[in-house]
Amino acid sequence: MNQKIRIIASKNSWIEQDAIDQLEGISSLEGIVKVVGLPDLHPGKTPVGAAFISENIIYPHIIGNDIGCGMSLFMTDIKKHKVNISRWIKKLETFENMQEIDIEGFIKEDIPFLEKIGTIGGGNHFAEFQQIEKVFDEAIFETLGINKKNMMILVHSGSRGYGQEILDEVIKKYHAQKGLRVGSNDIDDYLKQHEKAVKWAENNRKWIAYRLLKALGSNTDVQRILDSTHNSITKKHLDEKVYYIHRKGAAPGDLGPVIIPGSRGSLSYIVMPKECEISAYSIAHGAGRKWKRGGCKEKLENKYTKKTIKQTKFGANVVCKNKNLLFEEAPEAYKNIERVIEDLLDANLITVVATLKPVVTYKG
DNA sequence: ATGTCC
Repeated sequence: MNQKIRIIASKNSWIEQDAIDQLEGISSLEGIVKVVGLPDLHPGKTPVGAAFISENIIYPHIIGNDIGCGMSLFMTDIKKHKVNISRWIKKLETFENMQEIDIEGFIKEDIPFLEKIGTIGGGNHFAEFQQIEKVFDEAIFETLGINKKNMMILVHSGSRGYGQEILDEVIKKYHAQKGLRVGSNDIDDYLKQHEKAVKWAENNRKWIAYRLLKALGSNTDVQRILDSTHNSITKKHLDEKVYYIHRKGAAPGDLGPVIIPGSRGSLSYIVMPKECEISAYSIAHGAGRKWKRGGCKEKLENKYTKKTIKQTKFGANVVCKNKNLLFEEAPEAYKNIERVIEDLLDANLITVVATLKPVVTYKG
């Protein structure tokens, strides 16, 4: 493996050779100076669970269509002991479409893909009601402003069709697979669009939480506790030079606390990253897929009934109308989040602040 | 990942 590449994972973490080959491919692109595979690394169109540092050039295709995808953790004002879970599940199951939930007082001018605002999307995107399970670092936890008695909502979503449109355009216009060079109009144009998609996605995560709460007939005032983007390109100034960090399924390691979820059958971890060069200033964004989407249903359909596939560890439930997706996103299809967290701890990249357990997972 | 592809 070439000198630019570093994979942060213990021998116990199973990493597919395909993903390593993909890292090699990207390491040979012009201007790429460092490639990091995080413990949740797995193959995709481009490798997922990875960070890439470049100089004088950026590659939009590395981060792909879902520009700005990330995680937001919100605190509701709902006390967890007051929640009637089965009533919530019924309510979430009964509306046909999230979009039938109105967004009141929403300023609708000048927003691209307005019809997609407040929608989750497919794939691994979700919104999950959670509660604090355990606090490991009281001092850092204090600074987050979380009341442990309150129900939390974790939202994982991105820029929907907007990021896709931006990627399609930049590839058509500038043949962007060859990269966009610093000093050209191309790069400025793309980064401006990219920034808008990052903001759109961040904003959208709040509207998803709003819609869910409104669907449940609860107070829609939420407090954003955490937000991190795991698909983006950001400038980094180091030694008086400008570098670009491409994160594809990698959370920032230099912007404060981050939430790392596992599958719907596992805990989520609030961690405090330690800013460091060895990981390209990045940390894992989740558990990472273990199985390809195709074949999940065949592997699991004999193990579960229509009812039990929706039940998960910790007594939680998933609400998901898409049957294939229910299997594709099953806990078995994901790597072990505890292993990922262990690997980040072993590499001295994080401090664990707290864990959250799932209560209800809602899929778009 | 995508009102995607089969």
